Amino acid sequence: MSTMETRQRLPAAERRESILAAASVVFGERGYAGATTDQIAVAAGISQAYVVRTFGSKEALFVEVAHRAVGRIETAFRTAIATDDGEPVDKRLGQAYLDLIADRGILLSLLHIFSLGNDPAIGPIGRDGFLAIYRLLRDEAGLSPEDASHFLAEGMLINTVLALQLHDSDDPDALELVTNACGGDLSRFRALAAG
Amino acid sequence: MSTMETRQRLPAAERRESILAAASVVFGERGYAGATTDQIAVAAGISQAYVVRTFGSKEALFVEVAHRAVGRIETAFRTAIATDDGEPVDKRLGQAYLDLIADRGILLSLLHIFSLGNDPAIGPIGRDGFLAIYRLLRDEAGLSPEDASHFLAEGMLINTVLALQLHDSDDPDALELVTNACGGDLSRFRALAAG
DNA sequence: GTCTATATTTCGATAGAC
DNA sequence: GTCTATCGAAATATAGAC
Repeated sequence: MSTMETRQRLPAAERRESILAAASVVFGERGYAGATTDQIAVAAGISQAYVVRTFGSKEALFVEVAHRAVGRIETAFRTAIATDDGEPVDKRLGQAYLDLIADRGILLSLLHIFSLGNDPAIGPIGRDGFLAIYRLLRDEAGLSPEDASHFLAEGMLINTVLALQLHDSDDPDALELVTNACGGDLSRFRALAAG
Repeated sequence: MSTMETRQRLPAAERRESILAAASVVFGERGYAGATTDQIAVAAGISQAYVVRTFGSKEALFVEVAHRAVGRIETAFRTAIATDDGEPVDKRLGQAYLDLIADRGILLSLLHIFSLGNDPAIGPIGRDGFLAIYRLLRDEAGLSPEDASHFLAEGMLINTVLALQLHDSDDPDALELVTNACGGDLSRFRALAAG
């Protein structure tokens, strides 16, 4: 008998999705260069060779992950704009953003994209994506340039304190800072950090 | 005759500094995992083996670079607080920050540190450094927790747009965003991007 | 203080079977 | 659709000469 359980045979589209999900987590934790295709393969429950074969190269896989992450923000914001529950737009947008980056893979992948602005393959994705989101805030949500900029600034601080895992610190100053940055309800992030 | 020019023999302390300066640039451009000790060696004008020998390991070198980057912010802020020229503190602090991260190596090294919060060696440096800066703003500069948080948020947006090199874009929306994020004088950043 | 040479490890990618 | 096996290319670190 084989010591390895029988693998599940999936349609190509589904397999792609499962690899992308695993890759988002691993790229997030380690960064683009620091992550290995083998770590992604283990996380996805398949062989290293199959990861590479499915996307052609590690870089192509990261590019896809990056596009997805940016796309998810755009989708979340458009939904928040369309769903008028009486709250002001910026409140709704902020809530939508917090909900989205409670997914640590997305949060960290975004940070890595931002810090690779010089990379010929990844830089343009970050620039185009960030600008698209800025325009969305200004033109679709109707924020003034100043308010859009202010909203983005708050978002970048949220990214930083969560990436640093300050929401997991027992330092009272850390709690004060994270509360001011993210608003009162931190439970969703604490819960995630435990897992 | 040798094709290689005679290397300059430097005191250990000076050589350390020159390696740290080169490492800040290379780590910034490529990230911790993406940078190689050989690239740093070339930038510093010495051999790869000597880089490793001087700091013991690539990780130890990055840890040193990270500590320096955080330390430079603290020093710049303390100087700005002490140097009262009639401008309000937050104005002086903002100006000091812009002056500092016109050094792209520092800027990008900081971003990489933030995005490696999970790393056992680098995570604590980022957390401790960020908290130290928060306390400095609140306790030494006298900002309220809300103002300190707001100041940090603006800083994180500045980091992002500069890392993405949006200050180098010819898109009018990019210009609008960068101007709102960084204030009017963008010339210092444009000049750097050309070099 | 600094180099050359190299041992060792690791990783991305390819080939080919099933 | 997925795996095993393996090649070849870096990259870190060490050894030892000068």
